[in-house]
Amino acid sequence: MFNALIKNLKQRGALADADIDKIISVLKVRHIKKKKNILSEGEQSNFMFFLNEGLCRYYVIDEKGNEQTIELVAEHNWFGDAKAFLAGETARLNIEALEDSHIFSITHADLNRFYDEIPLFERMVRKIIEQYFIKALERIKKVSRSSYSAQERYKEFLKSHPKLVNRVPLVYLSSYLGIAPETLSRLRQQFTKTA
Amino acid sequence: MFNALIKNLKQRGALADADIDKIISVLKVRHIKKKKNILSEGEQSNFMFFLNEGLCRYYVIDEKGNEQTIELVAEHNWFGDAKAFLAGETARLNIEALEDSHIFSITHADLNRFYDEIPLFERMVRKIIEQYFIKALERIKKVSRSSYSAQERYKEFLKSHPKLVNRVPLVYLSSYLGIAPETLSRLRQQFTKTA
DNA sequence: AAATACACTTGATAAATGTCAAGAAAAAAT
DNA sequence: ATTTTTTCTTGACATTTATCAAGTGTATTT
Repeated sequence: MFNALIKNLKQRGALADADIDKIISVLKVRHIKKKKNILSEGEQSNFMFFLNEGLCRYYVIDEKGNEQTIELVAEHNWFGDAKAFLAGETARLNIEALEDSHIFSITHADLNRFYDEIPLFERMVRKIIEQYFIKALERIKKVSRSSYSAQERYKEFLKSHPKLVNRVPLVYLSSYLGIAPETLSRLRQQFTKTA
Repeated sequence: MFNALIKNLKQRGALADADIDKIISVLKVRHIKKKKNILSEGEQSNFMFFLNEGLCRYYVIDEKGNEQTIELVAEHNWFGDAKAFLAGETARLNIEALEDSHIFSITHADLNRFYDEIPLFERMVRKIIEQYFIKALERIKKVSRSSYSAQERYKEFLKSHPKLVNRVPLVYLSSYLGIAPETLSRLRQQFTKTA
């Protein structure tokens, strides 16, 4: 059940097996049905999640009442409302399963306890955060080029997430790319013609 | 000379004065003239910087040869090409001083040494990275709403960076916001009329 | 299998913003 | 102080993309 996570942890740092067992023992397991929220705005959110299986999206609801998809997360990634988690605030975003999903969660309290008890764990987490930070910076690099056309943004997504393109429903992908669903539909048509 | 940085470090964690001295003793000080690059694409970049005084921007050059401003950094912030720094790669972005600037730099080697020698320092850096990560996520939240109009993006910037609006030249600000300089100019005109 | 709901496509039109070009204002250099 | 350079503004026009509306196709439910 925890194979993917264990592999993930072992790749990232030289934790003792006993420490890994310790960490895994505190995890809560949840199954989320497609279209259900894993986390909703306003909820207390003192945990981070590991997506063992499935696919999900982050979204916020803007002033006009529209859902804006701001992030897509595929299996074997950590996710959650990092800001709410770290600041002890309630969630400012919603996380919805786009496929039936299988997740593990760890609380803030447990995480802090492990920082004290397992120094190598704190180092590992620091490195994990560094990597996620870099990912975020890369995303900014791309999105901030919003002078880029809709086509260029879609192409870029195709290149960097080839496997997600067909898993993420068009409405959410268009929202993620910041374009109208109709526009994305037309772009796709163009592409299949050319290719 | 290091007052701002010392204050910054003390706010972030309970480091011993001796440790702070140790950290400061390895810093290199540089003065950068306005319009000069602090870091250029392709350069080795095994240091991070603390901006003691001044203002700078990150930019990349796209396929069309246009500069795209992707980040703005004001004084008393850490900055650098985090990806290149952490992965030991050469820089993929340029950092230019928009005002005469005054910076300190720390090498990757020194940082890693301090992680081992000063456990509280590693914890502090973890927290700093967490904060910068959250900042990056908030930026994504905003920019990914690029379905938002140019006006809305400018308003948002006004609200979140009121002090920068008049320090950053229009061309760079427009590039940062992902809109044409002419469009930004017209937006400003509208705003001054209304207000 | 039929009915219903949901997701995507297509067309017509409008609105927003980019592009090009020229001129005004401000800043920097002499 | 004058000249030169740089930055910003303004106008006209083209292009992209959003919006609205209707229809088609695909899943899901009964």
